[in-house]
Amino acid sequence: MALQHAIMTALLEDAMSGYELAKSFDSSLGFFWRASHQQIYQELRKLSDKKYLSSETVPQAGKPSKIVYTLTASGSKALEDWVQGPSKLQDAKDDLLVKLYNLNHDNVAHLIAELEHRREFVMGRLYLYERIRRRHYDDPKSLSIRRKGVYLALTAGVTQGEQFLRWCDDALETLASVENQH
Amino acid sequence: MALQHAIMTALLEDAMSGYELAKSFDSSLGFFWRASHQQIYQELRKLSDKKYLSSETVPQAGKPSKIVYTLTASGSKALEDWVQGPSKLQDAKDDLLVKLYNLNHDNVAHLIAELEHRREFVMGRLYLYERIRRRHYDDPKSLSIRRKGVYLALTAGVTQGEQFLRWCDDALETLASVENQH
DNA sequence: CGCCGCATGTAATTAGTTACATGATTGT
DNA sequence: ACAATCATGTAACTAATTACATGCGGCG
Repeated sequence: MALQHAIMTALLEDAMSGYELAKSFDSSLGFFWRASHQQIYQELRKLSDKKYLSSETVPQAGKPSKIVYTLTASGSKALEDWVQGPSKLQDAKDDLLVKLYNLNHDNVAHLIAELEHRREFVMGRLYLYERIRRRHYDDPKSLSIRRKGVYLALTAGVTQGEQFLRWCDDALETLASVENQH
Repeated sequence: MALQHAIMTALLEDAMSGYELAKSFDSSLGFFWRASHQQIYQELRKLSDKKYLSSETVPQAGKPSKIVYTLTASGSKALEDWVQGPSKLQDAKDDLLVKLYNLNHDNVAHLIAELEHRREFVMGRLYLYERIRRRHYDDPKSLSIRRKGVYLALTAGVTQGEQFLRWCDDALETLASVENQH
């Protein structure tokens, strides 16, 4: 149900099509809520049924037409009600950390490779987000209140990523020494 | 499906009942994979059906009997296969950060309260994990290989929590100044 | 001609949440 | 008597994933 609110949140700033939403989830909001295009299209239909979104088909030159969704007044109200309501605990679900509980001589090498892979991914995302932050949120004090919120969230993501990299380097060192001992 | 592997991971060290597993998820492994008792009982049944776990009813003095589950050889094999396989991306789903995207004058106060609540929660968990780490993982170098993995995961959780607290204090300061401006 | 990016979806399945349900024992 | 902790589950529902499915336009 929260994906619906995440979608409406993304539409606060700009009206978008499902495809654009999916891409936007891969960059900005996706730091905090990942979603596949399939699920986005389904939730988009449900939100339209509830009249929280209105849609309009926009023809494009040289590209297929797209269906652009806009937040309605009642959608806006529902979103604000959700914001003012209680939050659930962040659900921690991380394969890789659970796998570390299973560390042994047979799987060290594999876990090292997986950590390195994750490190790459986090680095890439960090780079992307730092760029966004620099470009659009360079002077935090002059931002509108809403953008100050976005800035804070982005900062959370960035510092989280940086902290992961520090931990990761440490962990890789430990794992390397374990591997060398056999 | 990964909950099944998380359950088997928890049973690597000790045979446990569903109730004990649920409690253990609330403390150690739950940093990285949260689960309700209802779901645990369901997955326990599925794992038993697949013969990945064997169960034994253990009567207790002054308490109801419990059903203790033990990892079987084929369960152990399935677990190791999972560890050696590819991991999925960590799924980021955080209500609170999404809500921050909606920051405005009407909801600052509420978001401040929610952040403070989350801060309390993280502090409590941090305290708990620091204690576990100090008690059982005081000298990382002398640990068995498996416990070194657990130690690394625990460290990831702890530093992640510490990083959250730093960010949170920062964010609360920003939000307070926004609130005072009206 | 085949692949990639744009654009939209449905169907089937699995995972996870919420609500409901029971019953024993210990402490106040 | 009542609440709390221990202990185990079922049923109904919602959310999320995986697999499948289609079609246009541009580029090499």
